[in-house]
Amino acid sequence: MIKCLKCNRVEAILKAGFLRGQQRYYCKDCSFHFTLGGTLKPSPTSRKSRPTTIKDIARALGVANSTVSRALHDHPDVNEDTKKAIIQMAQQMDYQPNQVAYDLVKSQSRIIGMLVPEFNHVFFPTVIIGAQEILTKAGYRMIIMQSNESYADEISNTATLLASRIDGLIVSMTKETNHYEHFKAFEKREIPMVFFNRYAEEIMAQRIVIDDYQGAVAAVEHLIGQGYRRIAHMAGPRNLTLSQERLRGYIDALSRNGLPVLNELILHTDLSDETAKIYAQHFLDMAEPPDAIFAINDPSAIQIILAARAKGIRVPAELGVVGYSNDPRSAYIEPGLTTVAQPTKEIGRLAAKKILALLANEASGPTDQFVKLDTELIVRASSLRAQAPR
Amino acid sequence: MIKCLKCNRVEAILKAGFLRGQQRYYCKDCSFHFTLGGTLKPSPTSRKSRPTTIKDIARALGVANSTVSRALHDHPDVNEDTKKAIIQMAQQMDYQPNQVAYDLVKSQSRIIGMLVPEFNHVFFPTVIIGAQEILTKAGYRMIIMQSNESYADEISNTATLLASRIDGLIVSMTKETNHYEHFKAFEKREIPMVFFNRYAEEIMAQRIVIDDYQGAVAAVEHLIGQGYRRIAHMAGPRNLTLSQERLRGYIDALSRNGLPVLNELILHTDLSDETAKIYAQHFLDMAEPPDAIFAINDPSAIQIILAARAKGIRVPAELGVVGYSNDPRSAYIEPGLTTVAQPTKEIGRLAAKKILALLANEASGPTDQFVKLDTELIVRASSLRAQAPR
DNA sequence: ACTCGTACCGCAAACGTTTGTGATAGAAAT
DNA sequence: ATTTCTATCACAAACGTTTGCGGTACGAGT
Repeated sequence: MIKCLKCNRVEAILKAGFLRGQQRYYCKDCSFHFTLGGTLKPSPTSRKSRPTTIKDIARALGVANSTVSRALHDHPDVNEDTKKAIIQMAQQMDYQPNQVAYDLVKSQSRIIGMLVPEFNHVFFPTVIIGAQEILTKAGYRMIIMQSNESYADEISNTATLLASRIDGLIVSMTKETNHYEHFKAFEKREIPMVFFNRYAEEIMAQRIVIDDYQGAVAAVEHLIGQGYRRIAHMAGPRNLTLSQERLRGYIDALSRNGLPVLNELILHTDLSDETAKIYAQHFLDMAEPPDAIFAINDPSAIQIILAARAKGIRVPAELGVVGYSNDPRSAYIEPGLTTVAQPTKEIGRLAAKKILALLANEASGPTDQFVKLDTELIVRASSLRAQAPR
Repeated sequence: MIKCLKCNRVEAILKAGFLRGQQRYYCKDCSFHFTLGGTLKPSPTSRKSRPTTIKDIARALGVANSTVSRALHDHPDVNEDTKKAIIQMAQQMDYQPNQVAYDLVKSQSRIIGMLVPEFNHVFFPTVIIGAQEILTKAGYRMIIMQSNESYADEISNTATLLASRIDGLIVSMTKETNHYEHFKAFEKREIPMVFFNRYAEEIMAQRIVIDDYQGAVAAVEHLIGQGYRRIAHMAGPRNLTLSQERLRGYIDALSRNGLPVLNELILHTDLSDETAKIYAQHFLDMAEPPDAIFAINDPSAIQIILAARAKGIRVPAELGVVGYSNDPRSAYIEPGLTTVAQPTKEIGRLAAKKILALLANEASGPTDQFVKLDTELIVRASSLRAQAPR
């Protein structure tokens, strides 16, 4: 509630820049400029110790800024003695280079943006670790943002990253994302992008994906090998490529082995635990229930196991369960969950390396390469009917 | 291997700045400046579309930079019509403000640094989520770095953050960290710091900690209430305050209930799974083994349960186990692990709020406040001897 | 006709770097 | 003695903003 000092109204008060650190206001009604707090600050006593700059060093030694800059970069055009003096003075004055100024003149940031849907599970943090491992070694910093699986958040985050003048972007899209204009802005600026796991066909960019098809085939064929015949699939959201690929692997594995593909045994979840639980119960309540379920991810698979346990259905004897993504919980639940492990950290490393490569030689052939990483089936008790007591 | 174009030697070649984008070299032997690649680049054809600036808009409309800047900030000193024209032109030219330039003139960054020991477990990512929730809402970005529990990495990371001119720092120290000079640099620059979980007494900063003492007391008294009498403690590294506090809680809970504190029942781990496993076996192999173990964290507690299972020792009938930190696995292991839950996300939120508060009013009393957050004991099967079959 | 207030806009400095080019001196070469 | 070279440094522009202040033009008041 700011009142105009002239007309005492509060309606039409606008901020109008700063005057010596004081917020300046402007009343639209009476057209009056003013600042709050009466007198201006008389240069505050708590003089925040300004970090020393190159100019300070130059002034202290009576040389030019350029000489200092060159000396600190070990440029040959400066005398060894003055170089020594400058470096010593820099240490003495506790000089820290201002990255912001450097970035401005270089019109770069040495920052790589990383945009992921969420932080809650293990997958994305692990990818981040892998990327950070490579990028920090190469002298890059990272700004990590999460879109909370929200399209709107993704838009605002990309805007922030664009304003931050990031040098590259590593991104996994929201499950809501259907339009890609916000990514085209990076394309236009020729900012290298690497998509992982979830990607847009429309965007020219590097793509790193897990071979979801192969992983799904391996999972389902494992179930078939264990003697399961009526295998259901708790699939993921339709718009995600990974869902489509895993579904395709499920279908192909079935038909390749002479088993029918039944629509009633395929349900698409939104990846939430609640829906997974409801769908699990639906499967188990069917007149002719499945004898195995291949789930889109481990959290869903865990919900299935819990639902089965609640109903007194024995896993794996009466119901085989296979998950996806090797959640750390999957090793500790009873029974241990068979799952498809993804080379998570490797994704991050690879994405970082690709970004660095793109940054190094800008004119490197087609920029929309496609890399598929193999998965590994980790077999635990939840799918081992062969050895389990009937 | 760069050869001097004059004397053909390779020994004394130094880099000497750039000439029109070409790396320029300098031979110390023959004192010769040269560039590689013969002719200079004739202004590359792949003209990278430079992002449009305020100047571009100004030139396009024949107004001054300042007018554009003011118009985009809705400053009252610019006519509504020109304001409209400028905003429209900005959209048309796809203008994105350059955050780097803004930061330079404001001598700020609107970046909060976050430095955590690791990313692997759930704790730190969850804290980050909480902090990000608050900070992004306030228009701040975050640079997140991990020190990998390495003191050397912590040093280099703080240097990077300092050069990045972060406005504030949220940090949890390495378990190796014993010297704090690298944090004093922030103190000197008056960059607000918030330590969480692990902190340094020597540094003037806000501190947010879990009330580890209270959590430990609750855990151990719960065990005593369940009839356990010979309660061991798998403690953490000695230099961490949280280890000391939990140990203190363990000791006080014992003596307050008239139970002896036995040194042989206290072992300090380094928080690794391997050590936890070894120590767990040591406890169980004792001539007079403990009937309960209070572990410094859930991963260690899980190792204890696994070791007991391997030895055929029944939990909780023969051995009670309580962990700390409510790892997601703890709910899924058999038996469910009793644990002390920490308000993880709340730590992040609180840290972010404190940073913002410090940023808002710089002269806010003592800057080394201390906040303790309460824990919550989550009781699961691993400690319920009362109801369990003997 | 004169002053005065004001709406509007431009000028220019500043933030802290980097870097091409110009300037100076002394030394070496002619 | 004159030229040429070169080691060493300073000058100044540039990166893209923000912002205090000076200026113009126009309307209102005297």
